[in-house]
Parts: sequence; C-alpha cells; structure tokens
Amino acid sequence: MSIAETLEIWYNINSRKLPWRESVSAYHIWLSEIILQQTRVNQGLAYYNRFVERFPDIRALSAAPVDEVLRLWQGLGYYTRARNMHQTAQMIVNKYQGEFPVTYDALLKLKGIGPYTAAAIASIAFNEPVALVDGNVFRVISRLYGIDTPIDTPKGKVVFMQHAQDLLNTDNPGLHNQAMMELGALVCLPRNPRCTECPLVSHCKALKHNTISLLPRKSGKTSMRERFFHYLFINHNGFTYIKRRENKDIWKLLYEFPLIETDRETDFDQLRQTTFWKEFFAKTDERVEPQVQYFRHQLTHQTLHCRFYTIHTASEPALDKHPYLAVKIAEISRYAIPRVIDRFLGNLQHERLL
DNA sequence: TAAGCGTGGGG
DNA sequence: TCCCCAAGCTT
Repeated sequence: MSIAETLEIWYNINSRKLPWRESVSAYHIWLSEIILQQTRVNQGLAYYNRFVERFPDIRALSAAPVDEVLRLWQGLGYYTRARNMHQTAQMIVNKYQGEFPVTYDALLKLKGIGPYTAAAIASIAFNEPVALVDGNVFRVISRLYGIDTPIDTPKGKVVFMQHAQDLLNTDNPGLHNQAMMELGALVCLPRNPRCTECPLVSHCKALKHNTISLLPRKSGKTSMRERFFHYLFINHNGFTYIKRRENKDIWKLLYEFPLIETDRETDFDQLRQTTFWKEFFAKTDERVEPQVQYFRHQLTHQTLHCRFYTIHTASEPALDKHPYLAVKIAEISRYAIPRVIDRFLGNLQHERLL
C-alpha cells in the first residue's frame, strides 16, 4: 500500500470532528483557514463558531463595518488577518457576484490568501490537485524523508513543496492535504511524537536514523525588542479616553488608552516631565492612584512592559492636540482592544467584585 | 528577502 | 520562568 493510501485510512479512522469539516462551502473553508493561520484549533474553534453565527455568508461579512469584524476577532492576534478577510469579502461580493474564485491561481490573488490558504481552499472546496505545506507538513515530510534542509529558507520551501506535491493523492487532494496536517497535529508532534501510533512508522527515515528530535531544522536567528508602554487610564466622571492605532505597528486598528512609550524603564516623575503629559493635563488637575498595575506582555519578537496609571481628573483633558475619544468606562467592551488592555480591565473588574 | 505581526498552551 | 511552537501572509 502507498504512503498516501495508508495515510488516508488512518485519517478516516482518527480525524477529529471539526465544524468546518462538515461543510464544503468555500466560504466556510476560507473562514476556517484564515482563523487557523498560526493558530491552534483549540484557540480558533470558538472564534469560527462566532463568525459563522454572526456572518452566515460572505455577503453578511462584507456588509459589516470593519470595527465590528475586529471586535469579533479581538484576542485572536495577527489582526491583519481580520482586515484582509473583510476586504476580500467585499471584493468577492462586489467584483465576483459573491462567488469565490475556483482555482489556486485566482485564489492566490486575494488579500490574506497566500500559497498555503489558496491550496487549502482549492483542494478542499474545489478538488484541485495542489499540495499544501504548513508547519505540520514541514514536520511530517522532514522526518518521513529525513530532510535537514532548513524549512525557513526559500530553498526549504521549494524542496518541501516538491515532496508534498509528489506525495499528493490526486484523486482526493482535499482529504489528503487534511490528513497530512492531521498526522502532524495528532501524532508527528514537535516534541515527544507518538511514533508507536504512527501509520507511517515503517517508512520514517528520521526514526530509522534516530534524528526525530533534530527535525525539522530551522535556520534560526531572531531578535527580541523591549518596549515600555505607559497607559493613562483616565477616569473623568466615569468617562475614559481611547484612540484607534493607525500607524504601521502592532495592533493596527485596535483601540488603546493614551500612551507614552519610552525606550527604557521610566519612573513616574520622568513621565510627568514629558511633553505629552504636560499638554494632555494642561487644563485639569490630575490625581494619580498610588498603585500602578504592571503587565509583562510577550509578543513573538517584542517584550512589552506595560504600566497602567489610573488617573482621576476634575475636568476633561486637552483633546484639541490629542484627539481621543471619550467613552463611558462601562462601554469599552464595544471596542476592539489588545489583549493586555483586556487583562488590565479584567483585573479592575475582579478587584471591584471582591 | 528578511523582518514583522499576537496570543495561548505545553514542556 | 522561559522558550518553543501553532492550518502563514505582507511588505
């Protein structure tokens, strides 16, 4: 029996039951694939269900304001995915009469759809014989064939893509692709893989050569940046102030409190000397609560040191130079906010309940 | 082309 | 606690 045949038999017995696997609609496949980019099934599942319920079809999604889409996406990370997904929905409704393109090449042209997602939709929804390569497939193939070419290089992408395409069962490409990923997700794990349960154990070069723990190989080299965020949580008669991040940085289009960013640890006195502070509080007297809440927030290539200063003011801060939005504190939940601000607000609520 | 983009879970 | 990793894409 071929590797592909063995794999499919295993998949038909062992695959997880997941909501998007109940559907063959390109919309559902697309939605799940965008959500699952760099995201575990367990983390994305609830988001998928919420999106399908709120936006049952692509027209509903295209008609929503981007702020609502981001609010629903809040907490999932990589927010560009939500913006691109929304734009693509509008493109498909306005230019393609609400119908997805049906080929890999055409799908690839849409925003937020790269080689992986185009192959996933084309093979699963439209039965096109294109292999896909994601993190799971890199792992399975590198071990199966004992390939130590680094996966995070242009050459690596070519090499692994070729092997994946050679291995593809063109009779049922969608099933085959999902089976490859499922094997990586359930059996061929990054650490402590379950080789005794693996249907391909007799074919596995890495197991034979005892190189499982060395594969897949990565070229490495990543740098870490430290940033210091000082958030001003204003309370003026139950109102606080927020603004949408518009620049090319993290959390684009998410809302946040007035922010003073520094490139090193900064104490409170230094903060009060900043131009922003002087301008912002020029017209009012600020009373800062003594306890400052600190959160260390870890991103992939940045460590954020976030301090939240709760500040009561007698009158409204100067909004002419700094166009912040006044919102009732109880109504912040209407806006999409970064996880670390959500954590801060959660702490507040928790303390008040105690 | 390499760097940047979030968050949560697990070892 | 720290580091790795996860159904990748964009610029």
